[in-house]
Formats: sequence, structure tokens, C-alpha cells
Amino acid sequence: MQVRKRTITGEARRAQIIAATIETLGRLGYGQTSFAKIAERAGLSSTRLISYHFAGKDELMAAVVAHVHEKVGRFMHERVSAQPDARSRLRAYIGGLTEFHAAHRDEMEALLTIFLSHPGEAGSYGPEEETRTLSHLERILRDGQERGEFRPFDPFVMAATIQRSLDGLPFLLRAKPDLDLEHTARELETMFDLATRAGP
Amino acid sequence: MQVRKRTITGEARRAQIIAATIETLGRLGYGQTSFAKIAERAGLSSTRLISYHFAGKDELMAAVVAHVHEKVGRFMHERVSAQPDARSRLRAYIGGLTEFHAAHRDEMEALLTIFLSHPGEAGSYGPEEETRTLSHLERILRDGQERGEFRPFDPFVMAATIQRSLDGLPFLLRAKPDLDLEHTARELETMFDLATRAGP
Amino acid sequence: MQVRKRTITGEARRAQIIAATIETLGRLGYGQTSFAKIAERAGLSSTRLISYHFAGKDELMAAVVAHVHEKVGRFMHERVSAQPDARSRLRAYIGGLTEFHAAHRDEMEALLTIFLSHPGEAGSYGPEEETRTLSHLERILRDGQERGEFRPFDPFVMAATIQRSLDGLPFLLRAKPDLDLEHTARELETMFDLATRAGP
Amino acid sequence: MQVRKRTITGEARRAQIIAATIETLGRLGYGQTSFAKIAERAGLSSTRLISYHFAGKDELMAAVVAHVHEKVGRFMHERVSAQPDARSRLRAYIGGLTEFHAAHRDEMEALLTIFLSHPGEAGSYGPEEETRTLSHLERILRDGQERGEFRPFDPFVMAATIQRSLDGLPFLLRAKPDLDLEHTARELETMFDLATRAGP
DNA sequence: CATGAATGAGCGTTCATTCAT
DNA sequence: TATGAATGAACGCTCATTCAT
Repeated sequence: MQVRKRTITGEARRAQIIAATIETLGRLGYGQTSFAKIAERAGLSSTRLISYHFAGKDELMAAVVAHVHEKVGRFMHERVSAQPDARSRLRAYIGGLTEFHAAHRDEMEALLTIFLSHPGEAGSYGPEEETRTLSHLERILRDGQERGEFRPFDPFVMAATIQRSLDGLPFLLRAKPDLDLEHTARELETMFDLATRAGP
Repeated sequence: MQVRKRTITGEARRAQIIAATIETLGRLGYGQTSFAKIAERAGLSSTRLISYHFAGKDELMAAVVAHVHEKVGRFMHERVSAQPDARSRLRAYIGGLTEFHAAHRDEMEALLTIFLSHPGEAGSYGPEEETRTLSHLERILRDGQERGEFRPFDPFVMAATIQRSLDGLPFLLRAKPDLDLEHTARELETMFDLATRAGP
Repeated sequence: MQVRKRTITGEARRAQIIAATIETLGRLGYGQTSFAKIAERAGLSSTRLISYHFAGKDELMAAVVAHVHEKVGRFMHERVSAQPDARSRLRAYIGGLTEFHAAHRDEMEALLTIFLSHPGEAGSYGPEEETRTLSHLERILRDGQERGEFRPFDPFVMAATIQRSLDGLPFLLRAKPDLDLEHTARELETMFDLATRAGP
Repeated sequence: MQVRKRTITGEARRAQIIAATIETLGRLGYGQTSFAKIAERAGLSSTRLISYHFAGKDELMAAVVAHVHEKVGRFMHERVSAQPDARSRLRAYIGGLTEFHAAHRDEMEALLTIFLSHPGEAGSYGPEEETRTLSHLERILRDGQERGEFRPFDPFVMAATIQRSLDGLPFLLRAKPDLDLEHTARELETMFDLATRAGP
């Protein structure tokens, strides 16, 4: 039923369902995440309640993406914008996102699994989303090149590589659940500092 | 399917089905790849033929993974083993795998989508596979460190990052279908050479 | 809905809902006419308002039928009762109803689709309604036979045939949307005049 | 699963399902005819068997329409083509179709309810079907006019009226289940003979 | 008078798989 | 070696309706 008035209890329900969806996605993956599984996890009497609050599966997933994006966006902005130069911003970006991954495994797993399960779709969280996310990093890199802090390289390829190394953290955590993420963050910071910085 | 004698026509059928599965995975993604879709693409009259030749969906996917792995493994071995030192081997690994991606998009997309759609599963192509694949790269990196060619870093994190940057190429291709992969390969080679090499 | 006091605003709401229902029925047909679709067309925030004003779908449909019947009944009475003899009354009936169809396509489509979608139901607008409507025409025909204006024929079958030819006008309009209804009325008048009149 | 090979047992199942569908449509109407109801009536273990043999609800309904059309078409052709002149052909058309209605109430009810429940649909059994069916009658009428057997009238309107009077027989049977259809046929024959024949 | 929230039942459809030749 | 037939479970979704303000 088209656009729905925003109400307090309604938003609470939506938030509850989104939370249960994130948990389910993080634990079972997109393919196994059905309305039934979500309802079970959320303790809802039937899947009907999900259909009531979200127009469909797509809208639910879009809501999850929006929710996590907003959260991570706010966190990252705080971290990155405080830095004085591009090299520090890149370091803050890598360190910050790794930290966020450590603190919000389910959210980031959910984001990943949704992202990965929607390949060629036009207006969805596919390539477009990819491009949008990359551009943030790309901006830092281009800025650093202009300021002479970074060596010449293809900012798109570099940004994609850095982003991929961070998006892929859930995989590392699957492979080594006890991985020290702080240590990993330092490794990544050093690695990409070496890969980007202007020669001596 | 119990243990079955390997026969010529049987192997041909299996190969045909595997090929159709790879195509379907590459074009539709794991979630949309059903026996019905595969049978349709392969021109089979019913899905029964798939069930007949493979014990189930999991075995089929495992067969796809094995098929592609064998192909890529053979190709990469040729490229890498010919190199005289670790630095060249790393460069060859990056360049070779990028080249293989360019030449076998469907296969690599299929591998990726299978890999990504099997999160926590115990004995499947999840973490285990991850570990096994990484170890190849890790070996190159550790070897280089021992030989003094590479600086000290965590070989696991570095290997994961490099591998992720290569596995992620299909995503880049979705975002920018006209991407110049040769250029990308050079960028990645340089980037990780700088990130790994021992100081002057 | 129990017995409810008739209030001004309540009646206005009912009228609004009935109008939206008629529009929906006329455009989508009975099968596609749900509370949700009606609410959407009426601009209501939820279907609850419909349930509030009508005991259920059946009462809503009955209200629609009553509404249209009353409208067409008033119109037809004016036309028919003014005629001096049975032959003229029959002609007026045919011409008048055709004219009404032309002027109120949605209403008549709605009536048709409700009527047709309720087969064997006991107390509904099925056979009973059929009988009641027919009897009007039948009365004209029997009267004409008694007055010697019409030849002997089965008034029930004749009435049903005439009524059907008029009820079926929406179908003709679907098949030929540009059909000239005035011309059609003349054709039907002549046709049934020939079919009913007493021999020379 | 696309086009399916025609097999003996498969065709038998299809026929069984079509028969059960006709029964269900005739007794419950289109709106109440679900796969579940059909499966129950046919004694099938699950609705899955219907989905197995028909691509979807639309294909099932189309199969029903085709089945009945073929049956009635064959019957009518026998009756009509044997007649020497247009007047006799019209009489045979009316009498034959009435007789067929009497002998196959469920089939004709099914046809009616499907026809009525698919209003604006493009390639379906809507207006197009309407046009096609009418043209048979129209041909008889036009032929009769050319031969001087019929008076001048609009063949389209006349054909529609006659067809409607016959299609509507199920409604008459609902209203008066004991209606004498032979008598009705004679009435209709006479009625339309008078309405169509050339003046003396 | 109005409405947001909730609900159980049912819809047509697709899934991977098994049965019986 | 191959295949048509059959199957139960689950899918996302819509239905008219009731509950509680």
C-alpha cells in the first residue's frame, strides 16, 4: 500500500524487522534469508507483518542497505573529515572502516551479501552503488595526487582495490574468526601508504 | 548418486552440464541459477538429467569449482613457475590472473558467485577453499621475505588483499564494462610491488 | 457492521467509496477489484475505512448494485411510462437503456461484472436479481400480447433475449470501442419490433 | 518448462485436469476456481501436478477454452454446413448451439466464466475471441442478405444479439433450472427468423 | 468518525529431488 | 544411459477482516 505515513510504532516495527533481517543475512546469507526466517528470528506471528511494513522483499533489502549505509557513512565522515591531509585521510579511511567492520560484523556481512546477490540489476545496489561508494575513496586519492602527496596512479583501480580489501574483511573473518582486526588495519594502512605515497 | 563408473558419454554429458551451469551462473548469479534454468540453457528436456549425473546441487557446484580451478591452476602454474625470483613471481601472478579473467569472464564470475553464496557452510567451498587458494600466494610472499626481496609484513593479510583485488575484477567489469584489463594489470603489479618490496 | 445511524458525512464517505468501486470494477473487472485497489483509487489511507462503512465485500457490492439500479430505474421509468402503447414502450425501453449505457459506461460495466461474477449464490444479486429485472420487460411484453399488439411468444424467453442484448452492450463496446450506439439502438428497436409484433 | 513433448500419459493427465477445471469453473465460477480446488476435484495429491503439466493458470485456461471451442466447433460445423440456405443455416445455428448448451452445461458455463473474467486482456480470449466467434454468424447473415433471403440490417449488431442470446443460456438456466431448452430453441429460432427475413 | 496495526488463510509458482520405467 | 511423471516444501505476496485506540 503505497507511501505510508511514518508513525512511531510503525518505525519501531520497521527497525525491529530490519534488525532481524540483518541478523539473518549475516548468519545465513542472502539465499537462505526468507521472510519466514526473518519472522522467526524477530518473533513475529507471521510473515504477513513484514509484507505489511515493506512493499516487498526489494524494499526491505533497500531499507537494510540504507540503514547500514547511513550508519557507516556517519561514522566514517567523523573519522575522515578530521584529518589534515590526504595521506592521513586515507589512513583514517582504512583504519576506520576496519574498526567499523569489527564492531558491526552482522551489518557489514548483510551489506556484502545483499550487494553480492544483486548482479546486473539496473536501479538497485549493484554497479551504481559500487560507483558511488568508490567515488568517496577516489576523491581522497585524486585530492592527494593534486596536493603532491600521492604518486601518479589510476585512482579508480586503486580505490577499487582498497575498497575491495575492506569489503572483503568478512571473508577473512570467516576464514580466521580470531583474526586480530587492529593488526590487520595497521597492515592495510602501511600497505596502501607504500602503494600510494609520492617518492622520496 | 552412488559411486558411478566413468564413461565417455557420461563425461561428455557432465561437461555439457558444467558448461551450461557456468554460463548460467555468470549471467544470472547464483541465486537465479536453478536446475530448470541450467537445463533450459543446455537444451535438456528435463532437469532429471542433471540429477542423474550429479548427486545434487552441491556436487554440481563443486564440480564447477573443480573444473575452473583446474583450468586456472594449470594456466597460473605455467606463468608463475617460470619466474626466477619472488618479485617476478608476484608480478606474474597478478598479471597472469588478470589475463585469465579477461579471457574467461564467465568462468571467473561463476567461481565468484559460488564462492560468495556459501557463507558458513562447513565442508564446502567456503573458508577451506579460501585458505587453500591463499596459500599459493602466501607461499610466494613468504619465500620473498626469506630471500630478502620483500619487506616484513603479514603474509596472510597481504595475500588476502592481493587475492581479493583479483577476485574482485568481475565487479570492476560490471561497473566499467570497457575497462582496460591490461592497464589494470600494470596498475596492480606496480601497486603491490611498491607495497611488498624491501626498502632500498 | 451492525445497524448504524445514517449520518451526513458517513453517507458522503459511502458515496465516495461506491464511486471508486464503480470506477475500479469498470476498469479492472470484478476479479481484480480488491479493497486495496478501491482504497487506492479513492485516495484512502487504508482499506479499513471501507470495512468501517460496509459490513464486507458483499455489502459493498450490493450497495453498488442498488446505487446503479436506482439510477437506471429512475431514468427508465421516465422514458417508458410516458409511452401510449406496448410497442412504443418496448421501443422506448430498448432505446432508453442503450442511451443510458452510452452515458454511464462505468456504471453499467460495474453492474455487469458484479452480476456475472456471482453465479450460484443464494441470496445475492444472482438469479433473483435476474428474475426481478426481467419482470419489468416481461410485463411490457405480456401487456402487449393481451392488447393484441404482440404475437404469441414466450415472454420469458423474449424478455431474456432483449435484456441480454442490452446487458451485452459493454461487450460490443470492448470489441468496437467506436461503435455508434444510436445506430445500434435503432437496429435493436427494429429487430425486436419485427420479432414481437402481431402479424398484419 | 517450455514446450513439452506430447506423450500418451501426459495427454491423459492434461485431459483429466482440464475436465476437473471445467467442472470447477462451471460450479464455482472463475473467481473461486483455484489450483487447490481443481486438484481436490481431480483427486490430485497436490497442485504441483497442475503446474507440472501447464505453464501457469493462463495456459490452463487457454487449454480449457481451446478444448471446448474445438468440441463446439466440430458439432456446429456438422449441423450448419448441411443446410441448403442461409435461413436454414441460421435456424440450425440457433438450434444446434442451444442443443449443445443443454448437453454440455459445464463446458459452456466454463467458457462463459473464463470469457467474462478476462476483460481488457490483449491476446487472450477477450474481444479478439469475441470478434472471431461473431464472424461465423456474421458470415451466415451477410450471405443471406446477398442471396436476398434476409432483409437489410447491420450484420454485426444482429450477430452480436443472436450470439448473446445463446451465450446467455447459462444465465437462464440459473434463473430457471428446469427451463425447457427445446422449447427455448424454437422460440429463439422463430424470433430471429422474423427479425431477419426479407419482407413478403 | 477515523485509522494504524495486525492477522490467518490462501494464492500461483518454483524449488531440488525421487519414482518408475 | 536416459527420461517423463510426480512430489512436498517453501517462496513472496495479496486477500478481506479484526483489534485497539
